[in-house]
Amino acid sequence: MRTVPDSETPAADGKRGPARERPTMKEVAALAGVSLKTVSRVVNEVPTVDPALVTKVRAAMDRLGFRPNLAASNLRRGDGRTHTVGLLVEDVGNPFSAAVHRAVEDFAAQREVLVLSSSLDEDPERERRMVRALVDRRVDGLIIVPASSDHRYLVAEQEAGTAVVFVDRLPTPLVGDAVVTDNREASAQGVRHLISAGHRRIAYLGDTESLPTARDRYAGYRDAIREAAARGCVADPGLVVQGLRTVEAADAAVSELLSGPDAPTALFTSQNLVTIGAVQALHRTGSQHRVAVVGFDDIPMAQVLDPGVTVLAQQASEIGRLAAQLLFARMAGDTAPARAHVVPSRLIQRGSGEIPAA
Amino acid sequence: MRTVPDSETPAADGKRGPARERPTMKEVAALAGVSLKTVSRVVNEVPTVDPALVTKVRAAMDRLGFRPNLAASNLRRGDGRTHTVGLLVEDVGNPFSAAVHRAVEDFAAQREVLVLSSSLDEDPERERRMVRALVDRRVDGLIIVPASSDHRYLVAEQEAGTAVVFVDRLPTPLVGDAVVTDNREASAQGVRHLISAGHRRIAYLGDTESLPTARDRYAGYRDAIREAAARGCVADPGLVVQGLRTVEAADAAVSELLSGPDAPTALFTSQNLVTIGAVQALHRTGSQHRVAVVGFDDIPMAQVLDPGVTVLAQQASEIGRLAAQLLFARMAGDTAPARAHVVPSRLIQRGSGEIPAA
DNA sequence: GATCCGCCGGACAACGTTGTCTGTGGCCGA
DNA sequence: TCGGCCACAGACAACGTTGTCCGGCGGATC
Repeated sequence: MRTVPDSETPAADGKRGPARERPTMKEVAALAGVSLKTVSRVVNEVPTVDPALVTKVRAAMDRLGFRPNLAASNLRRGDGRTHTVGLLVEDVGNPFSAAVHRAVEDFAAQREVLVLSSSLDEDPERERRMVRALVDRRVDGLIIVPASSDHRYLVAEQEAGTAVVFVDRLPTPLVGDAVVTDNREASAQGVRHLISAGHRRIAYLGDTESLPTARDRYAGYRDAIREAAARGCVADPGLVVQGLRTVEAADAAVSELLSGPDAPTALFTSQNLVTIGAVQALHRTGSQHRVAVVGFDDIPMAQVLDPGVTVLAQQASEIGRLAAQLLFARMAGDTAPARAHVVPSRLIQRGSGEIPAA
Repeated sequence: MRTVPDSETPAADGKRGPARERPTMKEVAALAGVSLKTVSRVVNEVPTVDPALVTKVRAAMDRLGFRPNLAASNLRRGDGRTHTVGLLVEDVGNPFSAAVHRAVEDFAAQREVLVLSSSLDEDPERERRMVRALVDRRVDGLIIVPASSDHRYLVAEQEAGTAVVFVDRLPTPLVGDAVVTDNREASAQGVRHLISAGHRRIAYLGDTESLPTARDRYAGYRDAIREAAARGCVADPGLVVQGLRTVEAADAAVSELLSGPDAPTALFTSQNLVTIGAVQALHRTGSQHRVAVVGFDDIPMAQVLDPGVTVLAQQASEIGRLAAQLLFARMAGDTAPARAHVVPSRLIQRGSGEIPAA
């Protein structure tokens, strides 16, 4: 296809292969006129090498474009550290995952460690496949937002020396450190916020009940409602809609709730897509200044909307940072018993949650 | 050193070490009572192995939790493929990067390839450092959203067999395939859209002029204004504000423009943060239904706002997918001359860009 | 029953690198 | 001047895996 350039330098390799191979220490040694081992010493910055030789070797390395093969190095070295960790999230494209990703990356990068990431799309089978792929590459550690519901298969990996930390959901059984949001308590806090603004008919709009986090958030809602029963808060099943997974579904659910006879005066939404759908429905029906909303999860543009959207913001960066910190501690040999770490969410008041009851 | 466990499982290893080491093929072979090579054949699914032995070997692998060491395998194998590619973006946490990331990951995952990603934060030095880190890990290919302005240092890597594809910005000089947005043409299209709604005084709110993409977008703005000069479009320098990098700066700039004497009747914003700031300023001053806006880059919640925000949406997923496709073609040996591929942006009309001139 | 062929398992070397050990040269002190 | 010691280079093996080669065994055919 591409004829051999008969001009200058790499003319001799008349092979049609797309590229010559990477130079090895052997070639560097030959060019520099030293032994292979000396090159190794230069690469590893052993201080006892003759400075003149160091210069010669460095020059040879630059000329050949030599870069050490980390894999071969790890293989030979005792510790077998690849300086790479794995990160399995729901979807690297979604804001929560991306924020966690960034925080993990920052923590790792400071330690010269790179991150191999992958999306699971809530597929348990994919979780196992990706764990295998990462283990095959001998990552030093693994941060997982679980998609599966049985993590015993990871015990073997941990025993084999791969540290594992879970994020956002607890592993079952608890086979490793976990970093989670205070779903139940934060939800209760959000609902109490609405109650303190005078609301008594507060709707709950939630995700699929099969998700543990969704269950916890619903539990928090009920906690707060129950606490305020004496003050007239009603636990009306007609105010609870679950199984919402899209903006459209949430929009429709809110529209229906508001047009009904005993409409709620406030909404608590359990998740960002649901919040967006609810806000959209309120704006479309012109009731955004009349019906209060508090959402779980921050949403983009929340402060630009009118009114601003009051939310319980998960601290995704802090969650990622803490997960990385725990992971690196394990990798460094920490053998303390595994435990769950709870990162509190923050209530951000922007207006929609402070609308008083009529 | 470590005596043969005289009982069954690994109960004998009463060592306090954090973990025993990973089993190797040798240990699997010993447990299964076959040769090391036979285990290798089973792992590689060579068809000529006695089924009875396959079963025995598989059982031994499961019992020990054996997983092949891909690094060692690559080392020995001729091709030296790590089945890993590198992705360097501006920030894995921002929506554009995250969408590109996801698209690349999807393309790679179908081919059993994992993605090592890292954020560059527009730091040229960091770009070089991360490229080195990825090369040291012998990634098969590299997708880069450039932060530096001289990419000749990558030629050596390409010659050494690492495929490279650039995204969002052209490398200088053009040392590899690139996938870019049609910044200039799309901007012109957006401004023409405003002109066709009757606007003649159209402001340009842009990012730092040092960014090539920002320059192209500004050029597109000027193209469209110049075309319409006969129709009375003014190229007023007072309508151009550049160097905006944050929501706050854009908000302030818009507020000032609108309060001036010859205020624009429409805004063209060159980037999502700027668009958000502009929208925020319009809403705060109550002019969102009077002043038209077209923004480059989609913004979240654009359809929830009133009016919806008209934008030129970059097709980040398509850009990522195409970049991955080109990369894998190069990795498979494609030696066609490098060229730039332009992915068109889409004009999404949501209301703010269709407000007629007063 | 003998020969040949084919099929499958095992020994060996090598991928690129580094730890260990040995060997050599130079320098300093007595 | 000589001995000893230290500083540094080089040979060798090994990390975990796989390609190559060879040898042995079983079955089939005459």
